[in-house]
Amino acid sequence: MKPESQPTTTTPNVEPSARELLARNLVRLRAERRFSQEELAYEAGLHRTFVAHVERRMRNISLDNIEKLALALDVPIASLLEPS
Amino acid sequence: MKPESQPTTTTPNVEPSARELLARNLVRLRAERRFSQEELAYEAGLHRTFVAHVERRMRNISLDNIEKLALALDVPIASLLEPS
DNA sequence: TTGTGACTTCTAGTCCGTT
DNA sequence: AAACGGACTAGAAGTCACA
Repeated sequence: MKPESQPTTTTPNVEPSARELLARNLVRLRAERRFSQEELAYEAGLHRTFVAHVERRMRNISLDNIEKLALALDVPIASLLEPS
Repeated sequence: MKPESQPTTTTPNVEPSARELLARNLVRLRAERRFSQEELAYEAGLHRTFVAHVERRMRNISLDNIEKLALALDVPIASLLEPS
């Protein structure tokens, strides 16, 4: 059948981009907590549209603001950048 | 009872600040690889003085540049923000 | 409720140095 | 090799109107 070329046996190590990782974790964790973007933004002390931009990978967020999001979601900072 | 007199000074502290974590990991990994600040900066495509500032927690680095440093040091992005 | 483009303000990041 | 400073430019922060 051969559906498509698979990433064969040993190729784990191409990590998605940092923005991608952050975006996915943000969306996932926010959903788990049943927060709207607005609620998360409020908890983090950020603007709603800024969070939306980050979740869409349109913005290059800084470390201080990543930290605010981690605190708002009550997770370690590093976990926001781990592959899910 | 007198619990103990802790240095109540600063950090709200479940975890060191994000800048602190990044700085420590940067210094440690750079030392392990025997890189100078200039060499690391060059590998990451950043400026020497900027890396120095980040290692001293004086600058709020952006995610894209954290990613560049992770690539230069050949570690996962998240590992730069993990407690050592 | 969320996505997006555009805009202004302010700082991240560079580049020239000296200590 | 690293800390530190000044002056500059690129780009993140923050906000808005509207889809």
